[in-house]
Amino acid sequence: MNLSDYIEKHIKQLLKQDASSVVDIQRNLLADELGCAPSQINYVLTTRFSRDRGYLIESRRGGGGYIRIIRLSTKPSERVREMLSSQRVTQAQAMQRIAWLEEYGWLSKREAALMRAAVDSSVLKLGLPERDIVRAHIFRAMLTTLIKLSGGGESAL
Amino acid sequence: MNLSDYIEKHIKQLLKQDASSVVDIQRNLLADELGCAPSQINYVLTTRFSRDRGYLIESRRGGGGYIRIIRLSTKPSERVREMLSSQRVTQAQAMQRIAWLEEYGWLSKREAALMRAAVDSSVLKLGLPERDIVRAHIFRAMLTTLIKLSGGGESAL
DNA sequence: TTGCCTTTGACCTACTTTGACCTTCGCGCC
DNA sequence: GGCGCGAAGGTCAAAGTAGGTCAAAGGCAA
Repeated sequence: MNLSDYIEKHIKQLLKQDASSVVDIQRNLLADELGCAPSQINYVLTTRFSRDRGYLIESRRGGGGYIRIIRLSTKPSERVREMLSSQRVTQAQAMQRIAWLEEYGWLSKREAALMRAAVDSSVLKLGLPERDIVRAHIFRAMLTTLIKLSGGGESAL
Repeated sequence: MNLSDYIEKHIKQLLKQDASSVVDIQRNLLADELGCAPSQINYVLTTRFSRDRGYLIESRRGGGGYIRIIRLSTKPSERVREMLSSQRVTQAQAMQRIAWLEEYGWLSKREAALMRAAVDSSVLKLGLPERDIVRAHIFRAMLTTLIKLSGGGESAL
């Protein structure tokens, strides 16, 4: 077993010990403990604890910094995973997706309206293809947030 | 938790104890109590008790000097108008504004999280000053949307 | 051999903490 | 009243802490 696999196992162990499926680690400390380069932790996090594997990562720099690993109780549905992977999103696509999310009860009316506002072309005053790329980023970030917030629940987004 | 977070908590505690939402502190005394450099108090005040978060700071030097922390009461319309007029918005400003809106009950936790996601610098992968301009557009669009939706209600945002 | 995954290290960005030096104010003394 | 001193608070830059990124090098299997 290579280092990355070992680190993965270690983190999963920590997650198992925690009832809330949230674990905070200190990157340099952990790297030291496991005898690897700090950036290796990032590598493991991006390859093994990605969004579409059902994990979310948050972090903070500076004094008192940390990396927080959150395990979602359910993996996102096929449709959502598809949405998460788009590199570009047109205005029309975004509107369809928001409508879908709203229809299935993942978004309240207000939340849907907020999302529409954030990805509207008249708001994102940028040229193409930049606009569709930024829209994709915004949409993904918002969707990820929804997933995280409903992560405590059971029914899969 | 780092020192700054602790000081923030401490001050909020003091504010909670005071019905009028005003607290006077003595910088050196507090610094001594909390075991930190006096200027650290200023750091916390500027980063956590800014105007964008709904606080006002007054102070006086010399003998009998003090720092007064005032939590602004709900008089949203004016501040919201102010927010709507910004041509540029930094990440820090946006976060503070969202915190304020949430604290005063204009945003649910989910809505606040969605807004944060949409204006995050790591999401808006653009250079400056473009990033702050786009953020201002997005923020304004979302806020405008909220206002429209609560337009039917009574307590106007 | 070639391509993919892993590992490392140099350099970057963000947030915090501290200390040296500055300004303002009240007070007592002439 | 003017002066000077000590008591506060203000500012700012430097140092400290911690995580992020990226490209190059390494290793292994098809």
